[in-house]
Amino acid sequence: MTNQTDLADQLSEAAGAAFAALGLESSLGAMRRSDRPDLADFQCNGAMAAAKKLGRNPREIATAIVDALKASPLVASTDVAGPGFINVKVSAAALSARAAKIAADPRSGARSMETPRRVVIDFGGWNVAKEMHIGHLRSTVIGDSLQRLFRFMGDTVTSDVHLGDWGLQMGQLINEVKLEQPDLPYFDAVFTGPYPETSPVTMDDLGRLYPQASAKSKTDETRRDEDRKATQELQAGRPGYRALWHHFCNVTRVGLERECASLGVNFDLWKGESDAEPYVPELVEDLKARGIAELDAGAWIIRVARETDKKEMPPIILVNRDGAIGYHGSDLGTIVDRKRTIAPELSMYVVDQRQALHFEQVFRASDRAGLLPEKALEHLGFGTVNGPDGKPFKTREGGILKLYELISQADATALARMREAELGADVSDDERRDIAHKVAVAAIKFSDLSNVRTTNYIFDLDRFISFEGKTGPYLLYAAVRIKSLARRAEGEGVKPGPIAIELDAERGLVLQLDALNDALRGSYDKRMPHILCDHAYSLAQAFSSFYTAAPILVESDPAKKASRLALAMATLTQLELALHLIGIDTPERM
RNA sequence: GACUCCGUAGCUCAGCAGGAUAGAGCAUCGGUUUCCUAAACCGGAGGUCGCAGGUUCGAAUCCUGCCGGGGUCGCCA
Repeated sequence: MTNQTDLADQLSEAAGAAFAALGLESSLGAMRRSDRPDLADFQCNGAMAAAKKLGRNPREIATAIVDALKASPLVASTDVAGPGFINVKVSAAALSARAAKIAADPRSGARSMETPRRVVIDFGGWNVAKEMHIGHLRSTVIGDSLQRLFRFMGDTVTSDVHLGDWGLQMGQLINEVKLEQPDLPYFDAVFTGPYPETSPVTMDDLGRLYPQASAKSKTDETRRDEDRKATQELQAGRPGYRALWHHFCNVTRVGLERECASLGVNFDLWKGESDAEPYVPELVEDLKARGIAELDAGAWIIRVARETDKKEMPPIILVNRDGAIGYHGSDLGTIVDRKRTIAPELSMYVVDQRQALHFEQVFRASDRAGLLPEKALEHLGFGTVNGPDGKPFKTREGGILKLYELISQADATALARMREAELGADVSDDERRDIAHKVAVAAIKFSDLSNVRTTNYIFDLDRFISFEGKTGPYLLYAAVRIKSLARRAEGEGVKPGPIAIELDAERGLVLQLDALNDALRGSYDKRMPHILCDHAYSLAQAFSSFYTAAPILVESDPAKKASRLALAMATLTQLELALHLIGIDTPERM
């Protein structure tokens, strides 16, 4: 695979050579997309940086660079502006050449990383017995986008759903079921099996029992002690509890798989906290032996505070005073598991920002214990989804909006919109439903992902499933129009040809196509899908302008027709690529 | 209390490894369809970037303080 250079790279090289010729660092020649598109395509601010260092006049240096750049075939015009900005307009020839390369490349001109890494993405956040709701959307959608992006950039990614299936909530549930159905064999300590194959509880039961159990555990100390005991017994292997726990997990997983299928999200591993269990006893013994784990108030802890800390850094609880493994311990066990089975160079945890402290503790402990180094572990926190009042989102009835309810509302809105526009009259019911679902998922994913990952955001259902403006459906619409165009072109026997850039709208489109690498790198380096969302949106906008300004099939000049068709097809490839990387599927029509 | 994130147009948000006139979308006002999907396009109006200092030739962006909001702070996850 050859990595292409984009226009910014090419210009930076030319400007860098000019700086070097003056005896200055070539890195000063870095060119970037202009902040003033009315004045230039690209700009370089290096002359001002150089002038500051050398105590020279920035305009003087800039003028020398500009004189050198004028000779470059890449450059149509260049000048010095203001205090020493170097502005460049790219030549039509350079744009045409770049467009041809992008058009011919299945990766749409995207580079990949030179040294691929083994990467783990942990989606931790879903819990057994909890149905997916609006709050679970973020880790799913962000994590999925990142796994697609990292794979595309060349890394070897292993994604793990990493269910919360091993903590106190399991003991709470076991006791709650026991209260309702005390005669079940799972609670009989002398029962020798076999246990029933069908679950005594449904997902709806779990959804009802879990909040009840949790509330009791919070207020009633006796009950809480019982829950802890049950948790410890479960973890120690009490057969009845294990059997019942398996039912909880299976029942929950069916529901989660349904939502994942609906959203088009896949995982390599459906592991959970419980899968760390086999690694924990050995780890605990080892840490005790090495003095890293210390006994404190009946619990085994690992101190992770440092002298340089500005804030309090509590120790992690490896084993609590009941002998049970909590969240910290199972996360460390999971790190051991991954180190042995995957040996990741980078592990990313896509989990609510509120758990930042927890991950800092675990990462430090991992480092101290000599498991994976702290710098190879990253917590990618995300903000909470709030309602218009700034508090965690609730439905109008005050309840929590379940994910499948959100999806079906969006599906219905999309179907209604199609009917309104009298679209899809010629397609089957099944296809119409499929299209509506794709539009709905695009709306949901795009509105979530286009927010900056780390900040909280306000969830407004109407805006979330609105199909106008900066939304997923806008992007789909642009792609679908190109697909429709392609079908017509094929019917008329029109073929793409050499690309020649003439109109402003064509220039704008090619410059936008060329910006893909910046967006990919930004999104990848910062682990921020919204950068890619912005690129996809800008691309769709640039295409829409082009599509309005430059007639294609009705154009009489066959060369122009072929050139514009080629440009449109190159746009489709890149748009679908960008959409794919944010987890959005494009329908053939809508 | 400590630490942390946030405060940008009427609303929802970008921009923040300093740079030229602070950008989108929605809402609002006006225009575009005998022609490739109007879920579209073109244009107008709308902001002392929370406040006050500081660093700099230059600050929404960096530093300090203050005000306002969210979050976290050992046996829940």
